[in-house]
Amino acid sequence: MEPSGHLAEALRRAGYKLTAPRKAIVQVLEQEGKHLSSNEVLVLGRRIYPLLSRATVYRTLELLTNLGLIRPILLNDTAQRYVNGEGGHHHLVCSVCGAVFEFERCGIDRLAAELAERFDFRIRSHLLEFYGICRTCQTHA
Amino acid sequence: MEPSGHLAEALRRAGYKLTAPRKAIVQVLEQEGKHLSSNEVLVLGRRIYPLLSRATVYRTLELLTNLGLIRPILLNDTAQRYVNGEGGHHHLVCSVCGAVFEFERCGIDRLAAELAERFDFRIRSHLLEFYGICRTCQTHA
DNA sequence: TCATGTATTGAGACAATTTCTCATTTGGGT
DNA sequence: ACCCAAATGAGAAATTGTCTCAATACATGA
Repeated sequence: MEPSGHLAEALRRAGYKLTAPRKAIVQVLEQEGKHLSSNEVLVLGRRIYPLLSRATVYRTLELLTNLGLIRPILLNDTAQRYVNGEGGHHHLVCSVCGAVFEFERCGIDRLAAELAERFDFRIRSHLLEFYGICRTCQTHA
Repeated sequence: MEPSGHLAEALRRAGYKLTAPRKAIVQVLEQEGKHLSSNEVLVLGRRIYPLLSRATVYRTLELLTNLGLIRPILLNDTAQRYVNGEGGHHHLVCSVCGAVFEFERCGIDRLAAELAERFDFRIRSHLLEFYGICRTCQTHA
């Protein structure tokens, strides 16, 4: 997800204690890359710190979200998922089968700058999703 | 949400039965505009068709989603919400307080066309969200 | 190094949301 | 009007998220 230690360091710098549960959660987020649900974070985190509780996972994910380090995302699941809070995420999502295709390069930097100014908003990341029907589901219809 | 009768007509055309529960749900979606959760659809729908069951709401929302007529969206809630399946939705979301600002005009039509061709994907709608810190939360920090 | 105060945690109850099952009903073509 | 597959309601069950509170552990200063 990010250079190792990045999240832990940011937590510490923001004045939060670097506890064992938090280290485990942060390590999972940094290692496992993408689109983790809170339950996945719990399960993976318990491999590192077996006592890890569900509540702490939710608490820490909320904390990291408020700090802008991760952000929630909806991904054809009912479960909340989280991705890196910086930079962009670009998806094509099939509304029939739920398949997700990713792409790079969206060219909205100019728009971002304009909005940041207009709304006096400090932009950290963006999500651009196109919703529609994938090739496979088009032919099966 | 759309010209009246639009959703009902689309259901019928797709070969689904136009039952009383479905009529109620569809009427709610068309009247109430934006960001309805499944529970809101249930409550409002029961004003029209009191027997309406929770399961049917979920089933119908999934059906409409698969047809591309509505799409799920994440909106600082834990509940799934649904919006019109066509066109674009553009938000600035504050990661601290959850405030959502909307804006029009995103200028990504060209990108959409390019991706549709590249992935052979039939695009029906898009979501563009910027994530960051709003003016108020910047000053409170 | 150690004691201290506070932030943090775990456990589990609780609440909200979503899914599933199955007997019953109903829309719409014949 | 009849028929039957599609659709429904009711409620159980599963999943996801929230809350409380006593116990614990981090980080600071001595």
